[in-house]
Amino acid sequence: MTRAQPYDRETALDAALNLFWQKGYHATSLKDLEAALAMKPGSIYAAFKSKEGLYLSALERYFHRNRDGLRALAAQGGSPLAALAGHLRSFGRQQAEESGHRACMLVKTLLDVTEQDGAIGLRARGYLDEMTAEITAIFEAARDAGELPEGADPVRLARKYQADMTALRIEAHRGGDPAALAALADDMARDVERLRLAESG
Amino acid sequence: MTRAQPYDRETALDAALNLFWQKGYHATSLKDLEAALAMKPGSIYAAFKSKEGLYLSALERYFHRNRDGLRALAAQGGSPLAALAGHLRSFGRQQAEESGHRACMLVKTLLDVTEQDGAIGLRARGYLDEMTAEITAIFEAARDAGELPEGADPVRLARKYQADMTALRIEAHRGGDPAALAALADDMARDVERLRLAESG
DNA sequence: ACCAGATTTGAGCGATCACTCAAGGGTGAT
DNA sequence: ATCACCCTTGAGTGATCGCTCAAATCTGGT
Repeated sequence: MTRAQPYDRETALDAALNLFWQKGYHATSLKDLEAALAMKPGSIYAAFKSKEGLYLSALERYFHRNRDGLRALAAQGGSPLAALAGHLRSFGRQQAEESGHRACMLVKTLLDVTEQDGAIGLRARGYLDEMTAEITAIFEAARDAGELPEGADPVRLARKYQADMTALRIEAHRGGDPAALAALADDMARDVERLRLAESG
Repeated sequence: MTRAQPYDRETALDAALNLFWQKGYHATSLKDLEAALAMKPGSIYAAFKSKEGLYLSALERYFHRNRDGLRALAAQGGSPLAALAGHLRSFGRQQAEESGHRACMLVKTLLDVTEQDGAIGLRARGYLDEMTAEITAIFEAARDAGELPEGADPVRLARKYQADMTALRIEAHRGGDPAALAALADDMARDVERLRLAESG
């Protein structure tokens, strides 16, 4: 057998993700990463190939975490629309906790990298598209459950929902009054709930 | 009199703004700026003090441009709500033109810089707050014109509007189907128009 | 024609960047 | 105990970073 690795890949990736999330790709230096991962440059390059490779691996981890969270939301049974609205509200409320007021890592990545050069921007766009698809699936479930009016377009609704979530997280990043953030989340959640109300009109 | 300056300050600032907007603060090097501004490092530092100073000057220019645009929107007479809704729709439509699909520079700046260190992040937050105030003023005009229901809160409405605009511009940056972007803008514009409809209900 | 003074110039500063690789060291098989 | 193997180590690579400053250049006043 090979020698056991003195570092834990998942722990290292989490540390890298946190650092990249805070400082962005360009502003994070290898020195920073060496300290955060407790790894020497040689080890980092052996494990992740390059700074870009490390970023991509961290981003993948972030994406899977978020996608799984969304799937859990969809799988919890009950009304899909209520689940989506509740997700917005709970995000709006959780701002007071920890250091968590940070924008979506995928959006941050999208804005951070140049045009569509490099693999990072393309990957972020791809993940965002996958997230759109996940949300679309939930709206389709809502439609199948009879929660949506006749002409509703799940893809269009998903894009609106994703836009709201993006804006909410940016507002959280911006800081400011927690009550105002909760109010914003409530406004957005109401938009989702109104879809069901419109059904009976 | 002093010698005429071979470079034009506004032209240089526009060039710097474009470059920073495309590449972000950290990814833009002095070499890039020298080429874009057609200025040597010494001149740049004489005129703008530092890379950070240049960024702040360019950001100020961006802010003033956007704020003035918003004020022109408010001053064009007619229904404030209709003006706000139209502004969203026209932004959603203009995506096909030029290389313009870029996120809001203030938001990009906010996500690009670390925590609240440095003057840049603070300045971006300040400008965003000023934009919120401008939008609030328009909603107050709408209220005074009798376009809003009794209990409507102009500040809260402004935050929602700003969040929508932010999300719309990020969606434009993301690229994708122009029709989908227009549809998203239309959804958001409808939210604004619904405020007036609610008045009669 | 000439000077005083402001501005531009661009080579080059130390620091830091992402990254490499020969040497060192711990592990499991024998 | 010894070896082969692979991983880790960290000083060091050339390139580029943001930035400086003495010298060159141009201007308007006389």
